[in-house]
Amino acid sequence: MPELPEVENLVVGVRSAALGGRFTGVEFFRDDIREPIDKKTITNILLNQQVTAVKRRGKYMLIETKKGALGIHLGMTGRFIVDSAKEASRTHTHVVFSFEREDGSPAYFHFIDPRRFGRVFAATPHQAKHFSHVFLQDLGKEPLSEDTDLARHLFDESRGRSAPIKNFIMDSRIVVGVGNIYASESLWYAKISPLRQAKCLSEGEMKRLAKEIIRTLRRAIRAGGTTFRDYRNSEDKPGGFQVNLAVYERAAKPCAVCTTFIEKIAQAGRFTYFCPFCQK
DNA sequence: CTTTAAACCTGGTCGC
DNA sequence: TGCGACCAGGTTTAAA
Repeated sequence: MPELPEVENLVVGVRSAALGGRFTGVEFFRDDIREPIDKKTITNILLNQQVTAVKRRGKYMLIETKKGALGIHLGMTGRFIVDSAKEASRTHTHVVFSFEREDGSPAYFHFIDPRRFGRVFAATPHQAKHFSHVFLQDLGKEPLSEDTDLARHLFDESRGRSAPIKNFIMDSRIVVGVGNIYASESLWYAKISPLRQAKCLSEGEMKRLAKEIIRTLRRAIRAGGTTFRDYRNSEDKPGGFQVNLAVYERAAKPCAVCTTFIEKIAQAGRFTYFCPFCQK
């Protein structure tokens, strides 16, 4: 699935298409995704309503009207595509939103998700404003927000935590948006071993890590996100960041800094890639 | 409380 | 070509 940069990219695309326009119809093809889709409430919130905002919180996208918000999470394989045609006739299209742009031209938003780990849900205006919906209420800090002192936050929250630092930065209750790719990437740039216990990192090391998380996410956003397999932006195009990956899916290939072979290990059921020489 | 493992689901790839 | 094993960008739940 998309991590923060991919969702940010998607949100920008959807915002430019949807802001100021209005929903003219919603068609559901199946509702048995991760959580059953509340068709009635979603239709009520969207139908004939103008879009007032398109926002991101962690890996969630919120499309707001004055009656509430449509929440979208792409899970591992989800796509949300803005199309000028209604009929995409894909096997895994679960919802199609018909739309009239601000300039009056038609558009169709397709929610597609083969594995059905994604989410499509309704939020009240209050929940959307305060990110207090049950799916959003326990989310941690936004790493790229100006209000976030990420180094301070990570250091404070990590005291007493014996979990590996890699899993710690992937914990969305601590910090949102860092998934399996960018966790490995950020740790390589910060020259910190993914195996270290979170509580053992010094303030200086955490500062370095926070800086590299922010840099890695920003670079990925600029490149349009990373596509390994499934991710597509709102125009159904893959992202361009994979050419820049330092360690992810580079097992047994040389480290760009020291030429030591990149190692691949399992941590909490996910693979981690790192340089055993550079990362201490 | 923390940490791990399994579960949810489909499809692509790799080895035989 | 076919088949089974294993893997996948996430999150939650149950279990230890």
